[in-house]
Amino acid sequence: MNILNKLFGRNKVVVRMAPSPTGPLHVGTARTTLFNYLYAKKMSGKFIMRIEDTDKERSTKEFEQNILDGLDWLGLKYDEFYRQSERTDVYVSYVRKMIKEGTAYISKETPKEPGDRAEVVRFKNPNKKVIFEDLIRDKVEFDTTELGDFVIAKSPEEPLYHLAVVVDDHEMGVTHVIRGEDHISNTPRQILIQEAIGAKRPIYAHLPLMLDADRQKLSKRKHGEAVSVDFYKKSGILPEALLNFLALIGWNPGTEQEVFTLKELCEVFDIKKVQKGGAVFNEKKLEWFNKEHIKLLPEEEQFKILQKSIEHEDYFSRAPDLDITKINWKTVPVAETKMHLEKVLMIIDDKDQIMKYAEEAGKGNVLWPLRFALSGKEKSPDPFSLIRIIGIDESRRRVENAIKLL
RNA sequence: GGCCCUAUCGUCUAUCGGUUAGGACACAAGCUUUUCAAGCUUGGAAGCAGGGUUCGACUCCCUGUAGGGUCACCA
Repeated sequence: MNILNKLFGRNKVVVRMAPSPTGPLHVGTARTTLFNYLYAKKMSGKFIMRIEDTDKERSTKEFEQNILDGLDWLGLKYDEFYRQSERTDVYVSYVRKMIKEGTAYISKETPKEPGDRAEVVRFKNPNKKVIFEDLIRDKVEFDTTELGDFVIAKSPEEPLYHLAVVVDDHEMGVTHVIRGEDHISNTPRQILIQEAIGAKRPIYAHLPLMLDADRQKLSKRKHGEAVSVDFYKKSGILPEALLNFLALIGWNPGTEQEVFTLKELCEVFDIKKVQKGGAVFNEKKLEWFNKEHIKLLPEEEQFKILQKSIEHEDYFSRAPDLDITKINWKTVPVAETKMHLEKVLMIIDDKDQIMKYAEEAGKGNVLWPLRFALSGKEKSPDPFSLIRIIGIDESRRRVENAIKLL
């Protein structure tokens, strides 16, 4: 029975992500997309991308592209793609049908704001209790009476969010709606519309929200750039690190493993383990995930990242943190350190020779002052990476300078 | 304010009635003759409050409190 259903695709999980292109890709949108993606992969289901651009005033092609590019950068691939602005005919037919059947009606209005219509399409609210099962929160109950006859279309040709969502989810065979908790109060409305058009109710899962340090919803208004995926991309965060971080905020596998690749996440993901309460977005932890993921990269890739980050923060233009003469070499006299640097200066363009010399003279005695002479920092990348990044000439100049100071 | 959701270290979390309440990030201290923005060791740090239920509650129930979300002719 179950196998038959699977064979005919009737039991197949279908999820969807429905971003609205009214701004650049938000980290919250990225996280919701990730959870949908993980659930689809885990269940061998289908993942639909649907651009919700019914609001012509606020939606732009640029934002749509930004969202799609960001998701592509993260490696979150979808199986099907739709754009609501291209599906108006479908919605119109449903609105007409609803009006005809009496589940919706054209209502005369007194416009309250500029742009308001004198006539809109309202849903005929049956005023009942709606109880739905949520994968994350169990039973949720609403009395829809207080919703009134809400507006579902500005006119039969201009559908609004709730109508479009329900029609699309129905027509596209969406089985699971995984979205942010901010949509939880939209759910009863949408269930009412489903019942009016005879659509099957999908299974809901409302994800906890990501909060800022003040425990407020992460908003663009308050945090600007820092809520966009682009911001982290520009800051040198690896896509896999962002994904890993986003997955582990509000969810965990129940084991003590924290570092995961996307592929690994797909395997261990369990929506039942998603947290109920909102969680604070912790940049420090993101940076830690980034470090962990950098370690997983081939050496050459790691070097490129190092190089980029050093150039990015203008590392060498800042004053040295420490004076080389202030280093306490404990057992190594200054004169000896000076001698090591002078020796290294002659072979500075030959890593193997420096290594050979360092091994003879004691790695720490040679490499530590060399690294310090090059960076001027108490903590820095290793000397060979530094030489590669700043070049032989600049390295020579820095070592000469250090010798002079000693 | 109405409705809805939530409640373990500063933060992310484990625990599914019996634990010295575990881990990670961050922080502090220490170690390291050392390719150190690293690593290692150690440390401080938590069950919102009050009632039940129970031999026994962080865990189940109720109330309170706190926080959040949402209340468009946006999505």
